[in-house]
Amino acid sequence: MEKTKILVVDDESRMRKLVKDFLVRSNFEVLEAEDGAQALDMFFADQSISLIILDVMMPKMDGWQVCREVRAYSQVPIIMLTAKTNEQDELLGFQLGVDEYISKPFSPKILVARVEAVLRRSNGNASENVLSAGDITIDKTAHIVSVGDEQIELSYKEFELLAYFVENKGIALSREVILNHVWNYDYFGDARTIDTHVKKLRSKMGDRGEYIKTIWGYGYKFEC
Amino acid sequence: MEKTKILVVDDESRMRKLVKDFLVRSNFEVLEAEDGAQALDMFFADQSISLIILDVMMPKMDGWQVCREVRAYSQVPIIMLTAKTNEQDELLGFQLGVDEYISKPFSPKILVARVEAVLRRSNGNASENVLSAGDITIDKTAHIVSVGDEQIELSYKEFELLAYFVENKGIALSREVILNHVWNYDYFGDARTIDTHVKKLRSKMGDRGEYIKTIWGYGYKFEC
DNA sequence: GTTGTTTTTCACAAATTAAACATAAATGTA
DNA sequence: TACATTTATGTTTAATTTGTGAAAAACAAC
Repeated sequence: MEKTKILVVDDESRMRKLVKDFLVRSNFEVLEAEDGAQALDMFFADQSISLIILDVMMPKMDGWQVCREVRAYSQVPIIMLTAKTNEQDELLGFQLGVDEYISKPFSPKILVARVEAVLRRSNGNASENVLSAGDITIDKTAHIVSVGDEQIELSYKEFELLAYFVENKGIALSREVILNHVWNYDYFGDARTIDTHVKKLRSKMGDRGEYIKTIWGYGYKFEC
Repeated sequence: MEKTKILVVDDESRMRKLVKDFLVRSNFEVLEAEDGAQALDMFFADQSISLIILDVMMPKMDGWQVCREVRAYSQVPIIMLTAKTNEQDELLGFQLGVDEYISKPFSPKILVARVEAVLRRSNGNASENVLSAGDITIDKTAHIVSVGDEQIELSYKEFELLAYFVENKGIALSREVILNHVWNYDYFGDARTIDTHVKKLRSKMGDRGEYIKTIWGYGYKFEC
């Protein structure tokens, strides 16, 4: 497998070298940039960069600015290197879409651990936003469901219910469990409301309505 | 099976005790920490902790910070206890990788339900819920029974009964015992109803129906 | 407010299962 | 073998659960 590419941006070459060493030892590929402008050039030139580590304090263009520019075009994970973290900075950072902070000085272990954590998170979430089962595709971000090449219109609850079914395909789900997940835990209504939604889902899904199977005396199960 | 270990972090001992009581009653093992530092120590010392429940408001190190530190190394599920959830908090929390929120005050039912939901999610539903005996396989999660390569359709009670037999293979089960386990303790019907279900099971299982053996004057036994 | 949509509830028919029953078959015992 | 007891089985009945259409309620948009 390809090594994961990380762009390290810092004006001090000593710091760049340090970070690079740690990361290379953990089997990452590292690119270096010594200022914001160069970083942006490199990032937009190389589509395969998976993570950016950004020093906050840099002459000319500081880390926040670089972050802002990157975020205008990309959701690539960003880790900020800060001298000391104060709340003000963090708030700003999270608004800009910073994924993680590391305050200097840091241990190699912390650096690598956070890098891996951020990468894990970003990989995981991306794929979790599109669910599929057979020829059914559910885009949770866009709130769109496709059956075959047809797109179908679902209401909010119907969408949530179908997404829950697909997330748990092959698993028998009792009405109670369904209620607790798709509705709120403090919902005290009738469990039969599930039946009504299942009915609508089945009819909107046409042939594929059969995928929602009844488990008599228990609940439902989604299975292609 | 080992009990699932949960770390509860809250500076108020009253709240810790409350949460612990609910969880212990639901058969979890609970560790307590009264501040963030202690929590981190305990978490990194004990690799078998399956879930962390974190109060947001704590002196010294708050819940967010604890969360951040844990997430730097681990993907363990985290549930946050909040006084009241505002959007700002949630946004921050989800960026930090919080799995679930519970706002105070909460009911025991809600607490336990969310804990179980989060654990189920994190296990990827890869739970060990498959029983087998000879070439009979019972997937309790999917509610599917296979005999050889054939899948057979069982009603709810039949399924429960067969699962009970297989869970107790080789053991002679009296009608009374069977009634108490597969039916409810408050069932006052005729014990002969078991016979009817055994009859249907045997016929649906074909050859393997013989595995359900009659113990004359007592009950039944499952044996390959 | 009014209108339109979504969600929930309700009522009843249809489907399915569980339980009861009656009788035949099997088992154990004297 | 004969008899009492227990189990197997086919059938019937009762109970439960689900599907569905329509009405009511809740919610949003205008």
